[in-house]
Amino acid sequence: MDAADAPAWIVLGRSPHGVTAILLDEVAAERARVTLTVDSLAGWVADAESAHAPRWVWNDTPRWYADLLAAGVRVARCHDLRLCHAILRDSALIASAGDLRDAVEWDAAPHAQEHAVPALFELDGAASGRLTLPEGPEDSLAEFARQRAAIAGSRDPGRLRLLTAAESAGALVAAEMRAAGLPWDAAEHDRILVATLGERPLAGGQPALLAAAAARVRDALGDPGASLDSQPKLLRALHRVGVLVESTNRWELAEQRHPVIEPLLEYKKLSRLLSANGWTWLGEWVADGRFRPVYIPGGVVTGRWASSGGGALQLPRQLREAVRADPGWRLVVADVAQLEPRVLAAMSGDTALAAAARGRDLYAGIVESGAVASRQEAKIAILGAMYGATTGESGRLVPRLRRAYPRAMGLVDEAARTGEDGGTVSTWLGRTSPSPSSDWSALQSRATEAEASGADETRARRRARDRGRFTRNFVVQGTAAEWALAWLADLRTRLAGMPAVDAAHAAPRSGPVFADRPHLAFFLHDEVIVHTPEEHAEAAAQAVEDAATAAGRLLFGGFPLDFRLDVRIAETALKD
DNA sequence: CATGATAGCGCG
DNA sequence: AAAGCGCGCTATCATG
Repeated sequence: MDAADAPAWIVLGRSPHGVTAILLDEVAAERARVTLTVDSLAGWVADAESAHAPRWVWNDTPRWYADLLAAGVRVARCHDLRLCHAILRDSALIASAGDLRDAVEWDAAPHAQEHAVPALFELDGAASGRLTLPEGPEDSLAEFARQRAAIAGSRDPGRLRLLTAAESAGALVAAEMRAAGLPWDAAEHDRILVATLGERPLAGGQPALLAAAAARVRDALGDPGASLDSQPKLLRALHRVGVLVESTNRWELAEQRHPVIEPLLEYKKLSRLLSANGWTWLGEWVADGRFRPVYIPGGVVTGRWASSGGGALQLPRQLREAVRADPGWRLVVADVAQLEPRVLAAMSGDTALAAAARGRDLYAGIVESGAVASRQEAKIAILGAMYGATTGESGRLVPRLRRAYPRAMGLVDEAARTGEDGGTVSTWLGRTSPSPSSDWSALQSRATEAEASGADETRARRRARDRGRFTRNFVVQGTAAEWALAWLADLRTRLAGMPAVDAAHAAPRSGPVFADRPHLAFFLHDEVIVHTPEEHAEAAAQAVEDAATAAGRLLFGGFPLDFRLDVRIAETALKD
């Protein structure tokens, strides 16, 4: 290929004898085809990447990229057909998504191929179509053409190009973070467990401190055989000693005054640590000094990531000290302050809320504006506004925010109304909420019929409000997820451009691509952890800041708002 | 014995 | 002290 023919896009697909690569120019016209063996793929991709830096088009990022990364090959950009299909199929910015909706074979669930059942048990074609993603080069080429046409013909191609690029970049980040892993100090984890629970029991028993808490609970219950792990039995035991709670959840128990409460809360806390993140978890999920969870980009309806296995997005703060940089390396731990209200200010163009947020803690700014009296009130009011609280202190405070920030509150109130009426809402870049279920719609129309009972109407009204709270939150949570994707994507590029360290200072457990340079190691909605050689830690921290600024500009242009970060360079991820 | 629903709790 | 959104995971218990 000479320079004039440099491919802008390369579509990869499985063919009978290996892999076919289809080279497309800037307007996606086909220029060439190359047939590769599976063994030669990684080398060919590496050469094409360094020569042309094309955008790689493939059906499913983990399916292709995990092997490339293992072979030491990284790519800069891709277009993930599965993820982009899901966005474009539903986006309200696209007037005629008919052919995308018809291409139901692209609706396959994430990583469905891993769970695919043998053909023997498949009942019909429709069932199998939902289980496996198309793999052939022609399939991907055709889907890519549908998606490009849908974007080009949409009401806002610019936003959808941004969104599909950001979603695809997120898919690359997710695969890369799994490959690199989160540095995890198993010995420190064990120390935390021993200090909290007692020594690990050899066979079957409970660790000493957990057993001691259980004994104190049984003593306070006056029942040596009381079962503490069965909710119904525990509830009955509590009733027998006069603790008249309706559930055994922590908040309700904490309201009670009885000698059993303190040890019971302690028991629950320890028991949770043991079952969720105890030695079993450690043995199953941490290997060679790394925790390697499966991230699922786009796994939440709002566009947030989900995870599968290991509970990657629920790591208890208690265990943060076990997240520890390799020797000679550091962690850059960064989280965004009040991401969602800042995003709300920007997307609604609410300059008053943006002014309250600029250069400081957003809640402090709201207090200064006089809308509420304390930081705590500001926080409760803002969360209530974004989640749709109607009762309690939160519900009481929201009207004050409506007066102070009518544009921001108007945006979420309008999203709630649309949802209650059965409509759909969209994020800033055009990800659109699902339509109501047929059950929901049937319930609403039944309630308007002449013979509807009062109970029908009450139930319909309640379900309508439930949906209103969902759509109210969708626009904010979803746009915050878009900001976070832009942040991640920009940061990833900045880190990739930083100089490598020599082999003596490398961290080989991070795998061939990441052993010698700063890399993303963890992401959780509004927080990132970068694992970096010590000599690049300051630069990596600056990159995290610069990427946040760039993400704000990319989404909201010159709107006068900053996205403030709390950034620390440390050996562990421990907070405060 | 396997599967699904529920309670509870971890994270943002 | 707790309610308003989004999740995943474990343990228990009812049902097939």
